Amino acid sequence: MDRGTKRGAAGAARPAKQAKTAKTARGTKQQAKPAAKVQVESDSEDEDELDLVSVRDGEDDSDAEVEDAEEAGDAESSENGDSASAADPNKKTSREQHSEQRQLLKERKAKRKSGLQVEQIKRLWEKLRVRNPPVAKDVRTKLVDEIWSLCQGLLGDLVLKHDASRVVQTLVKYADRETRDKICLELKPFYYKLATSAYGKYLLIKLLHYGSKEARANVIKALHGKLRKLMRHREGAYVVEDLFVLYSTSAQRQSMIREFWGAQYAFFNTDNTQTVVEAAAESAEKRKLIAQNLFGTIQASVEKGSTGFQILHAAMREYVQIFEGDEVRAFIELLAEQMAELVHTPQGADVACTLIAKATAKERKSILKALKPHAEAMAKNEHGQQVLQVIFMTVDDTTLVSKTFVAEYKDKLGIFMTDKFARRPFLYLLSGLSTAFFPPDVLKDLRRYVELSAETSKKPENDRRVQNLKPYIGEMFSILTESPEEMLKTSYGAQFVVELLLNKDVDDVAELRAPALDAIVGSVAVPIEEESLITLPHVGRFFRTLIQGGKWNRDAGKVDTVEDVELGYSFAVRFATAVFDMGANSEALAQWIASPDASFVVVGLLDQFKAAPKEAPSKKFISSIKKHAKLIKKQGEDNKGAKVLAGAI
DNA sequence: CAAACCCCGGCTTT
DNA sequence: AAAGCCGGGGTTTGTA
Repeated sequence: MDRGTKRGAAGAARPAKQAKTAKTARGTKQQAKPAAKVQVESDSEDEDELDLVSVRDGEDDSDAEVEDAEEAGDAESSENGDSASAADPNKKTSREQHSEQRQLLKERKAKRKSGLQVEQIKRLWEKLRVRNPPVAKDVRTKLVDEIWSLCQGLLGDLVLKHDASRVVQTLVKYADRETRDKICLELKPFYYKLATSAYGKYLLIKLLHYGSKEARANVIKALHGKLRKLMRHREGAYVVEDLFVLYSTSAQRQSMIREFWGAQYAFFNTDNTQTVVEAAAESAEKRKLIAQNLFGTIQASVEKGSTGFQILHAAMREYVQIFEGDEVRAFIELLAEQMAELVHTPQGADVACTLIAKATAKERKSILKALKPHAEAMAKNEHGQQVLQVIFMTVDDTTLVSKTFVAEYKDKLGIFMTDKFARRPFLYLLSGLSTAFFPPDVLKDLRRYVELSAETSKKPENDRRVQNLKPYIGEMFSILTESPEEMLKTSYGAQFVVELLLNKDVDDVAELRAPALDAIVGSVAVPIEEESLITLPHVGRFFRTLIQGGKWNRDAGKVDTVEDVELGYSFAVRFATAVFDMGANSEALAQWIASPDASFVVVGLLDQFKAAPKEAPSKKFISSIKKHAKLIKKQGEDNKGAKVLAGAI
């Protein structure tokens, strides 16, 4: 879905075929998608565009130009005629001239290999390809059959030519399975040729797209052993990337990458479940060889401008598992400026994190500089987000980190705090590597990066975290105070606000807490007839936590109370005063008791007030809640909070 | 924190 | 090609 729309947009933005290819290579920075993919999905666009380009059937350019003039037809005839007659009035008329040329052309075409069939096939194809109005199904089938019967045996001659290749593309698209299989079979010897052909590559992609599993496996087999060469090929690289991203199984992908290790690993006589680390561990020579081969392929592609290719990210990921010494320095040098091209794919992000961890202070500086223009996209991206977190976790120069990112992020924090991905690095800044937000495997990765950084990161992790938090936390409080509803209405936001309020790392924000708490309380203290935010389950939970004075700890069987953050009892007073006027507003209290979501908030309040029975507010609240004993008792099974209340009063 | 729940993508089937 | 099933991952929920 997501990919689809992006691809569509990318396609629309690229008017001409060659432009498409080139532009993707150099990289729309955020989403480098191979051009070939665009082709498959936006067929009509593709074909229409192609009509604008020179339609060449011949072997050389001059031939093609004659055809162009010819096929352009009457539109240009007057001009041609004028110039001709001006030069020599005795010459034949334009019309005669043209018909003569047409005749010549026909003859020339007929002389070519299977020329007559090609002409016939193209005529049929013109009928098949029309979209408006769409060709009726039965007519289409008939045309496909006819074209196929003419093509049979000729495919190898057709597919490397510009327009004839498109005929076969259309054929593949509309043919039934059986015919497709036959086409694949006949083209099998040409797969490599297709992959390296400017026109043929689109057909190959179509075969991958519409072909059977076996057909795909065959393509992989045909290209096997030639991948390193293909990656350096202008057309071939796109085919390989598409094959890797869209049309191969994970086992096939693995074997494709193994090919980059070196020729001797390309074929199946070796153990193909072996990881790169295992292969490198066999001997120093083997490691060196694999490293050199991987680096060679990566370097060539990066210098060609294909840094965004996912297959390359996968290769890099293997390389960073085995590189050492000077290789590390050289690799960082190669990629520092292009780091932004890596951070949005899973493997690329892993490479980026590894490199940042291993980089020296100076190298980190150039990496951060390269990431700065993409700071926002990185933070919001599923994978990029982790790279930002690793920067927070490993870069000792926190002044540099802040200089790089604060200006970019300050205005975006409101969005980040509620964003599925962008919130994560900032949750880390607030509360460290809490298991509540970081699943075990993510934690494992993060710890791995920190270990890799041991050589170049000396500052205690917690110092780094707090220093990185400081420039943001004041703004976070301001945003919360200004628009508490915005923060609380999503569960992501509410979770974030809990961490923000419980944080005690930065002293300067102490005076920002009270106004924020007032704003939060105010956001649910609405007139009876209005729907309060409290009816959202996660908001009830949120207030329960604040009233308890901390998060519930299941293991300890109690609340992990956090002191000096104006939560717990003092928050209960603040809350009950604002919302119920300490219970004097009987109607509101009754409403909350009767709500399955809000009744737990009342439970929390009661717990706090019962724990401090001598205080005046407690007496007031407890007595008002007792007045609702009857209401509490009559709540149904679904109101579990009311059940607890019944046992507590 | 763990169990229940929900949503999505990939794969199989017709 | 469309529909339905399955598994994995992520989110919500429970109310100590």
